[in-house]
Amino acid sequence: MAVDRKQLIVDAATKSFSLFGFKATTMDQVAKIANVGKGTIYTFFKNKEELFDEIISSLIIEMKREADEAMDSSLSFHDKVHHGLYRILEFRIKHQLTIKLFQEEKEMGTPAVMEVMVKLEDAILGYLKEKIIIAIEKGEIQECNPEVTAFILLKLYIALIFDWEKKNEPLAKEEIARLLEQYIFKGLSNG
Amino acid sequence: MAVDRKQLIVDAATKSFSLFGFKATTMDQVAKIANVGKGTIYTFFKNKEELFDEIISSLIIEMKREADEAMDSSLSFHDKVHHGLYRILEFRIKHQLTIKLFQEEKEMGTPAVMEVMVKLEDAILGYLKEKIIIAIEKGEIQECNPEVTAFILLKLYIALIFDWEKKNEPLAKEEIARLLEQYIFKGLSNG
DNA sequence: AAATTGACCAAATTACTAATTCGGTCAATT
DNA sequence: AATTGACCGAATTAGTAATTTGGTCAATTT
Repeated sequence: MAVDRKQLIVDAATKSFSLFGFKATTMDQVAKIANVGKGTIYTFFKNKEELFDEIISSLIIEMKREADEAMDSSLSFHDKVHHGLYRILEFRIKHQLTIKLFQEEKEMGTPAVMEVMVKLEDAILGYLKEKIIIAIEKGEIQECNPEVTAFILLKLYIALIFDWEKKNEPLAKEEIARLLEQYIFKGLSNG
Repeated sequence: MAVDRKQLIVDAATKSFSLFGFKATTMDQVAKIANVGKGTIYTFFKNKEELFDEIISSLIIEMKREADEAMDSSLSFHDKVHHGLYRILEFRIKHQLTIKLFQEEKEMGTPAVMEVMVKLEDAILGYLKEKIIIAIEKGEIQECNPEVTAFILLKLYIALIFDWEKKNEPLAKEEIARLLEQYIFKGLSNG
């Protein structure tokens, strides 16, 4: 069987985007790494952005699979959320591509990258929202707006994992779980 | 009594920073608006950044006064936090200077502006932390890390007021109060 | 006939340089 | 003693030439 040229291209582009970011990756370079002519890329993808988009879509699918894997169904809702979200954000830290894109978004504001990061966030929010709706139906948590709740949970997590580190010692995973439980799932109030 | 030259300079600089931002404000312009010679500015301030810093310090003091004013001592802790934080963030939206600086930080990343924004955030966090420590002492809320708690409250507020609006209908003030109560002060969990 | 290619093109980006502007100083002036 | 604005080197910007880039397509290969 002949080589899968499309896959070669996707692999090459993923590698290059991870190393140099979206803007600094040229189609000539992708073609060279993939060992195909540049024209071949355009038989599979309309343009550079569409190639980028396909890679990000795969990334989103992979992230969901990771999160599902972390959400043991025997866990309580708040442990499920904790493990799932933590896994997703860990995924974002560990993978070259997401690190590079995160940096490119902040430092250069490349439009295509910003678009894609919004898409990524929306995917996470949608995923969370689903889980919250199920938890409400099951009576695991009280009635609430699933959209806002997903938003709050994600923002809180990002704040605790990424923003807190900018000025303080990083919080351990268990520490974050404790905080989440104390604040969101139990509440601060006395009486 | 002769005119207060220092005050003229501060007023002129505030006006110019508010209209054009830090980077686009020139010392010649400040001098002109203030009706003083440029050299006079340097008899009161070591350089452009120090002038900027003095203005921001005043702004922080004013913000604290606003927050104190909003925190009626008859209110419950969570109403106090809500009114105080809301007032501070409203202050940030309403005042030209803070709008302009917020924008300059995001769009140009001017170093002096970024520094000052950190200082501003730290001031708010410190203020909140104090209030939290008092509330713990009074038994109004349960034991918690005041530093982390202040951080979480502020991040949540910013998320609900600024970030939520980027993709959704703005939340009304009462809605935010309700969310804060539901999530932080009461907790989501059943049983 | 279908798939693949790389020379080619207009448009965008970058590298280079000249011209201007800016923060800060200080001798002259008030 | 306080104030000023002409002046300076450093930094920014404007203007441009040179290069690079995404994308096309006629020629080539399978």
